[in-house]
This record gives sequence, C-alpha cells and structure tokens, in this order.
Amino acid sequence: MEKVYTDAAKLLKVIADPKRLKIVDMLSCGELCACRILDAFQITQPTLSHDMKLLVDAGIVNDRREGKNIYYSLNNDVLDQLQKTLASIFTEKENCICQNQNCCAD
Amino acid sequence: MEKVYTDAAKLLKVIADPKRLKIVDMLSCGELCACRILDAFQITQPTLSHDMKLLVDAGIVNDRREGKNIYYSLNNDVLDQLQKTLASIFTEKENCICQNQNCCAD
DNA sequence: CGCACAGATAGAAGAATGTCAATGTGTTTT
DNA sequence: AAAACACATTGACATTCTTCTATCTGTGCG
Repeated sequence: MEKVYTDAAKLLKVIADPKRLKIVDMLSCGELCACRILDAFQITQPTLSHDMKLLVDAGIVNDRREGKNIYYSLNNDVLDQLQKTLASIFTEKENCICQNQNCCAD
Repeated sequence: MEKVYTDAAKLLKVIADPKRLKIVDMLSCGELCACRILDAFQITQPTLSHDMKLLVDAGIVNDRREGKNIYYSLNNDVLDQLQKTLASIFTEKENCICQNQNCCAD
C-alpha cells in the first residue's frame, strides 16, 4: 500500500478514540501534566499512561519531565501535516487512477 | 464522553485504515463501482464489501445500484464537517477546560 | 425458467486494541 | 536513607477488528 496512506492511517488510528481526541483538544490550549489530564477522565493512571505513550510514539505529542511531573504538549507540525494530507485525500486531484475509465463496462 | 469526540472518533476509526483511505482518495475523483475499486487492491470481494459497508454506514460514502453494479461516491458534507471538527480540536480555543489552572501544584 | 454475474451476508480464526491490578522507576521530601 | 509521589511497565483478560471461505440475494439475459 502507498506510504501516504499507511502513514496517515497510523496517525488517524491514534486519534480515532474519544479519550485521545479530548486529550489533543486539551493540549491545544497549552502543555499539561499527566495528573491534570487524568483528572478529566474516569480511567486509571496506567490507562492514561498507555494512551499518552501512543500519542508520543506517533509524534503527535511531546513529553518533558519537570521534577516529578511529565508535561505533554502538541506537536503542531504533525497535526498540520495530517490536515493537509486529509484535505488532499478528500479533494479531487488532477491525476487520479480512476479518471477516464469506465467501470466494468468494457 | 462528550458527543463531539465520540462522533469524530467514529468517523476517524473508519478512515484510519490504509485501504479505506485509498478508497476515499479514489472516490474523490468521482463515483466508482465496487468492481473497479476491487481491481486496485489485493483483497477478496467480501473484504471490500465489508470495508464499503463501514464507509457507507458511517455516512462517508453513498451507494447507488445501477443494474448489477453498485456505484459508490463520497459524501463531501460529512468529510468537510470532519475536517472542521479536527481543525477545531487541533487549534487553540477561547474556552478551554485547562486554561488558567496550575497543574497538580496546589 | 435457469444460468451467470455483481455484490452482500454469515461464520470463523487470528490479530490488534482497551483496560485493569500489580509492580517498577525516577524524583523530591523528610 | 526511607518514605511519598508521579508516572511507566508488565501481564492478563475481554473486546473489537480484519480477513478469509462458503453461501445467499438481487439483476439481467437467453
């Protein structure tokens, strides 16, 4: 499968979850530590830690330790690029593999 | 969980797959029948049928029968709305639940 | 009608995901 | 040093997803 699709799908898989979408939404206002994010959910600490690892490993979120806390922030470059990729996929392009071809009606 | 997140996550789950992303990309150039989409992949016909059902059930794709063929096309309204929702989630907002709060440092 | 074709549905097996309790690691405080 | 705190990791279990083979449904044709 073409890399553009597999790369975008990996990012989408990570944010295709209500919790993680909400986390991204929270982080869009600035960095937050894990404990504050945890306060907003009805999940255990290991579950949040697992979700944050997915976001960090995907490159969507950066992490930074300050004393006992880990602070998370958005990587806007990755999200901006994802939006551009989606726009390109959703919108008609010039060179389309399906153009000028009749379906099954040879 | 807030409806905006669960609704967006449902759509994202459906397109968070390289095959289905490519299908959306193909359909962005206009409607196609199942048999032509199938030609572009190394999957069996039931697998494609299952993927198309996910896309149709999510409202991302419309289907239409013409004789023996089913023609699929994008529902651009749904995709446009999804892009707007993502932009709103990724971008800083005025009323943020995390604003003006210190983290864990009371 | 009987057959061929396009696509959907059913059922099953394996892979991936979500979540938790228990425990480990790094940091600060006493 | 010992305890407390914040977070990560491990291992287990249940759920969901992916994909297949086999079969069914709807349509057009001779």
